[in-house]
Amino acid sequence: MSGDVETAARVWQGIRALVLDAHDRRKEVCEALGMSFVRAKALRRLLRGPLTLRDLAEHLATDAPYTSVVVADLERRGLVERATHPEDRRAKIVTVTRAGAKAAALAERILGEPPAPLLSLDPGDLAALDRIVAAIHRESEAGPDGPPARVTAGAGHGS
Amino acid sequence: MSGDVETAARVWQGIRALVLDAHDRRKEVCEALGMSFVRAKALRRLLRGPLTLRDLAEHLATDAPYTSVVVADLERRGLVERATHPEDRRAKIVTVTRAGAKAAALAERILGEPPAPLLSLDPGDLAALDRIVAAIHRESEAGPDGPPARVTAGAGHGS
DNA sequence: GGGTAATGTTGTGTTAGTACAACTAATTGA
DNA sequence: TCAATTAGTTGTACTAACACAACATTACCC
Repeated sequence: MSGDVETAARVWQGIRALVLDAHDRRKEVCEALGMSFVRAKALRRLLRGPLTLRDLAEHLATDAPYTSVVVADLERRGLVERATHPEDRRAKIVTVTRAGAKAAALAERILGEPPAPLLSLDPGDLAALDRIVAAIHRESEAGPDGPPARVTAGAGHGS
Repeated sequence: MSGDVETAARVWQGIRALVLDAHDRRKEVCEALGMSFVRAKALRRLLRGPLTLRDLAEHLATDAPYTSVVVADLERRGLVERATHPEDRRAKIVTVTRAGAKAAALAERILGEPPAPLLSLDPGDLAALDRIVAAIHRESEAGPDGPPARVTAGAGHGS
């Protein structure tokens, strides 16, 4: 049903090495923003739109209490704001402030800066890579063997 | 000299998402080995061959004291052994034991398991990916604009 | 309305990850 | 041989990253 496993493994390892060993910019981000990585991650996520604390927690793969601490810290720095959810006063909606958006954008810029070898790649190869990576993500969504398995149920929190 | 920057950025982001968001297995590894991730990382590195503490520290991007702690812990678990370097009795050479190799291999297996979308990729695309990723790594080594800049010197502590 | 569940918040505690200083042991070069 | 250097070890300290329990609010269902 597809290419061989060995090749896939080699590719995967190569990709992982690229992201994790050769061009890991996480430390750089923490230094630039003056905050721990989870905080930066939260901020970056919020750049895409406000979230309730609960959803943010899920995205960060932690529990609510810790998320609360993280958000409180970000709020103290003036990077996010907490507002009561209009339809459920138990919930809070966390939004980035102007300053927060700026910080998050900086983080994105640092993390998103493609590594040199990618930039100097042969244009044809780059285009192929672009197409293939997109295809992989598409497959991810569509589900390869076990289909969708959408979590969408009540409060969808898609990738 | 190459493809356009925008495409490179998109590709990079796609790749990062793949490794960091969709298929991050680090937690899984920690649980499987019952140890923190640095320890697992050290173990995996040692699987490729013994290192002095100093070199291991450099690879882990930490200082000697912390590396010493990590190695001590691994030794306590019977996963590595410390032996005096035959040509420099100040130095210690750290080697994985049989059990350590087994644990490291397990970690490799977990981390190396290619994600489903890669496995079900079109064979042609997979082959192309294989070739391109290899090319990127080759470029990394050869250096794109600024060449090697080998750290090899005396006490360099690259990265 | 009252019990139950969900959302946050606070507080408490643990582990990991690091840095730094101080110390020992071995090496090297003058 | 003695001073300076280098590898590793130990101990101290601090921050980050969580987990968990306890609590206050608010919502929801009978």
